[in-house]
Amino acid sequence: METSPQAHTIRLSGPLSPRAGWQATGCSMARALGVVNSRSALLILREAFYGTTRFDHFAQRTGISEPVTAARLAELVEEGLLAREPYREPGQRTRLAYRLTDKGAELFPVLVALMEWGDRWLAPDGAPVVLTHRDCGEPVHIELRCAADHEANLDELDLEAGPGRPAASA
Amino acid sequence: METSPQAHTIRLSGPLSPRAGWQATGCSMARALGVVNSRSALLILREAFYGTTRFDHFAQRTGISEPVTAARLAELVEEGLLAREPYREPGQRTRLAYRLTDKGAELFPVLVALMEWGDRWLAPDGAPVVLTHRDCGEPVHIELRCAADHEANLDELDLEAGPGRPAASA
DNA sequence: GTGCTGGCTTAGACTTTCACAAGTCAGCTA
DNA sequence: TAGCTGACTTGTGAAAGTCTAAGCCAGCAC
Repeated sequence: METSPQAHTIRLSGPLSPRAGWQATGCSMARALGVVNSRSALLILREAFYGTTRFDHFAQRTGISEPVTAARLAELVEEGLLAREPYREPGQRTRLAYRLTDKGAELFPVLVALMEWGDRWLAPDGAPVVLTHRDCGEPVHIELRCAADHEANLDELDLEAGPGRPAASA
Repeated sequence: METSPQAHTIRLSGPLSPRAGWQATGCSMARALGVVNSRSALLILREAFYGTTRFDHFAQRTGISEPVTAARLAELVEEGLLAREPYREPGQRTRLAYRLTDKGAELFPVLVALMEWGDRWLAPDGAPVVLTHRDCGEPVHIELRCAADHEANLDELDLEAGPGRPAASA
């Protein structure tokens, strides 16, 4: 019946309880996966955060083949995560750079969360690279916080209906 | 040459600068993507956080077909993200429940980060569901913080070599 | 002009991910 | 013993993601 609270789950409250009573149509996570569902897309975004802007560097540094790199860059531009920007170095012809837009840059927490999990569970020798806070030099990690600035653990969370919840999903 | 600092990138420091000088072999994010690279895996994990434990509920609530659900559940068990647990309700035969392990549960920030990004950029009517902190009722969001407890923005971050960095990657 | 280089595109093949439809199997109920 | 149900499995086929290898094109250098 799944009515008793369980470890590692969030509590469903209000119209969302019980889980059997609604469909997760329009789930934002599912939508986000529609945009960045492939390994290649996330690796290209990683490189963009590392400052890479050129086609062949993306391909080389991610280890992704050129056709896939081209297709992925085009998709990411079309979805507004990257923007093409012409530039010209002296003595060179005009070229296109790919830069993160605000929309793309805000995916950073997703990448950091994946990296952190990989560091913890898949990197027996420790993290290959670490993020630090420039001002204080301390390592950076990802956290759940509420608007009242409390750190929030998984077992302290409720899931509630939001403003965008489809009305028909009884 | 990519030597000047740019918007929406992190600063590479020490042996990691310039980017051209090293390979991202063993990247924890890439490793994590090796475990949860598919849409179906993440949707199944979402349901597990919502308290779902039974095969047919996973299939119904994620909208994933039964063959794929079966394959994905088996993979997630093999990778140690879910654990099978026999249970028996009165008058029923013994069945298997799927529950999140610690390893699986620690992927929660990844899902929340994806959800938050989807809410912001792909949900014009607002978030369909919201996470709140049970004690205070305030909405919960994901944040980057350093060990000294400062909130850290993308442009305040350095990327440094970590203990698990492969020595040969000059 | 001829060649070189960066930034792609095309062709062909293989693998993975998915859906739909149907079949299997164990054990409880009647 | 005959059916029902939950939990899968099998078969088929389409779509997506990936690779290697090769080709194309624009514009500077010569």
